[in-house]
Amino acid sequence: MNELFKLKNIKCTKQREKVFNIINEKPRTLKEILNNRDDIDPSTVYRILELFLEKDLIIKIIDESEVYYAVNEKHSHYVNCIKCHKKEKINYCFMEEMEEKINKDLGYTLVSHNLVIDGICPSCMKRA
Amino acid sequence: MNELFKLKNIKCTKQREKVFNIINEKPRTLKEILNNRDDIDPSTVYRILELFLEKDLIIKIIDESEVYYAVNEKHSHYVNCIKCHKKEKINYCFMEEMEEKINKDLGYTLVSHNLVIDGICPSCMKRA
DNA sequence: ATGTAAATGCAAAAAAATTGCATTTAGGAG
DNA sequence: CTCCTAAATGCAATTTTTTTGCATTTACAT
Repeated sequence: MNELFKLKNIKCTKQREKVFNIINEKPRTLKEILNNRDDIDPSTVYRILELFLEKDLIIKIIDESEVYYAVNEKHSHYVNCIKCHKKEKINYCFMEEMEEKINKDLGYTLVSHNLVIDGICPSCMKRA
Repeated sequence: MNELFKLKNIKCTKQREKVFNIINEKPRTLKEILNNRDDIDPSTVYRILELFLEKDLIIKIIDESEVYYAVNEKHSHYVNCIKCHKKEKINYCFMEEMEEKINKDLGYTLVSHNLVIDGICPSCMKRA
C-alpha cells in the first residue's frame, strides 16, 4: 500500500492506512468509516477522505440513496439486485465497443466509467 | 405535475411543487436546493427530499464527488468532460444489447440504469 | 541521525440535520 | 361547496455532524 500512496504522492501514515483499509474491504458509508476509525480523530478522518478524493484514490458512489466511499478502480461494473441488494461484479467489459461509438459520434476520449445497473436477481425473480 | 404526484400517491402542496421544480430544472446539490427554497422551512425541505427519494421520484447521483438530486428518469446516459465539466446526453441506448448478455450470463432482469462516463471532450483535447 | 514541512489530536465553534408539538392545509366525503 | 380529518408545515429547541485554529507529533528526505 505504501507503494500505492507513493504513486499518488500521499505521505503514508498509520491513520491513512487504516482509513484506506476500511474502504478497501468494501464500499463504506461515512458512518461506517467513523465507526471503525479506532482512536483516529474524526477531524483527521474528514481530512483524509478529502485528500483521497482529491487524489482520485477513492470515489463516491450511490446505492439505495446512500453515499459510499469506494476505491477508485476506473473500471468497474456491478449489477445490483433491487430486492435483496446483492451486488455482483460483471467481469467482461461491454464498454469497449461503446467507446468507439461515443468517440466517433461525439469526439470524446473516454477515461473512466463506473456503472451500477439495477435489476432483479434470479432468486428474487423466482420468489415473486 | 399534480398528475405526477398523484401517480406516486404524493399529496400536492406548494412546498413540494417548489422543491420538485428546483430539481426538475437540473440536478441540484442539497445546498442549491436550500438556497432556492424561498420561505420553506429547512426541516420541510429535508422531509420532502426524503419522501421524493422513498417514492422514487428523484434519485441521488454523483458528479465530481458532489451529491446531486435529480429527477428519476430510469434511463439516462451522459458523457462528462473531466476538464470543463460539460455534460452531454447520449441519445442512443447501448444498454439493450448488454441487457441480453447480462440476463443470459447472470439471470438478472434489468430494470434501470444511470450512467455517467468520464472522458475528455474534443475541445479540451485540442487545447492540451 | 536530524531538520522540516506536513499530519494529527484536541477543544471550541459553526453548520447541518432531526425532533416534538402547535398550527395550517389538501383533498375526500357528504 | 363546505366540512372534517389525516397529513403537512413551521417553529424552536436539540442533537449531530463538520470545520477550524493551534500546539504537538511524525514521516521521510537529506
